[in-house]
Amino acid sequence: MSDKCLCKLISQDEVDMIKAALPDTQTITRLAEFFKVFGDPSRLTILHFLSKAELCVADLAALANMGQSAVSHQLKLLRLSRLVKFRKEGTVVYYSLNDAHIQNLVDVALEHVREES
Amino acid sequence: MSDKCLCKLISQDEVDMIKAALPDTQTITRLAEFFKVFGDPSRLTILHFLSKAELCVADLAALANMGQSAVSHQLKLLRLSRLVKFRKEGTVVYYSLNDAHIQNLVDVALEHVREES
DNA sequence: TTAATATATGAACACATATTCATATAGGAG
DNA sequence: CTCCTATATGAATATGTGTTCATATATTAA
Repeated sequence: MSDKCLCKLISQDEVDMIKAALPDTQTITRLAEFFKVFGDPSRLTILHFLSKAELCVADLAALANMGQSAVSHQLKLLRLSRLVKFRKEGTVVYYSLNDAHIQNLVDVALEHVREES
Repeated sequence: MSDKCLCKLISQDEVDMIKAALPDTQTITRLAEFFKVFGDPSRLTILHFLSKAELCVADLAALANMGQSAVSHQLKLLRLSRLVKFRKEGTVVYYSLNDAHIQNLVDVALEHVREES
């Protein structure tokens, strides 16, 4: 919190404007939560598969080389984030992407990552 | 890894295609790392301020209400992620966004978060 | 009813991570 | 040179997180 620095290149007015432009705490928190969901390889893999087809938990586990429990835990998180929806048929639960436009975000980031070296 | 499920709605050919479309492990890992950087409120706040002006560490700390050390640690991470660049002037180090198009990604996500409830 | 299967879930564990504290480094002023 | 300031950094700590294990729940079949 050392604000002894007097090296501000910008005026107090500009400081005020910059501060004012900062989204409120809740919005920033939710934005961080949103990004955090995509910040895990397992979830990205699951989301990739679901972007291609509606899949049940066991098939997702097989495709992603993950344990059933791990997949189930991650699907719960993705459900809470409203990124996936599901449909029950007997004991089988089929998951799919809730919002196709999520794929765009991943694609944009993928391109960004790929163009870096 | 229980793949006893016989409930596949899709053919083996489709399974193979879906598997083939999955980016390689390294790419997925880097994609996850990329998102992870944005998955923290402090870093999002820093990135926001830097999207508005070139700022030194002390000013960033003051604006973001963070300790100097915490800001410095996060800036190191942002540097390693190549999201920010810096310029030294005496003992003062000025940071700025390395790539203005990063802002677009944040804006897209911001809109997504805001339109949800 | 019992048995089998698909999924969900809580606890435990290992690991990652964000902050703080203390200190190191480096540059400018005197 | 010494002192002061700006920043960086390592260690310690607290908290968060992903997986595994065991088990619960639920649906279907026999």
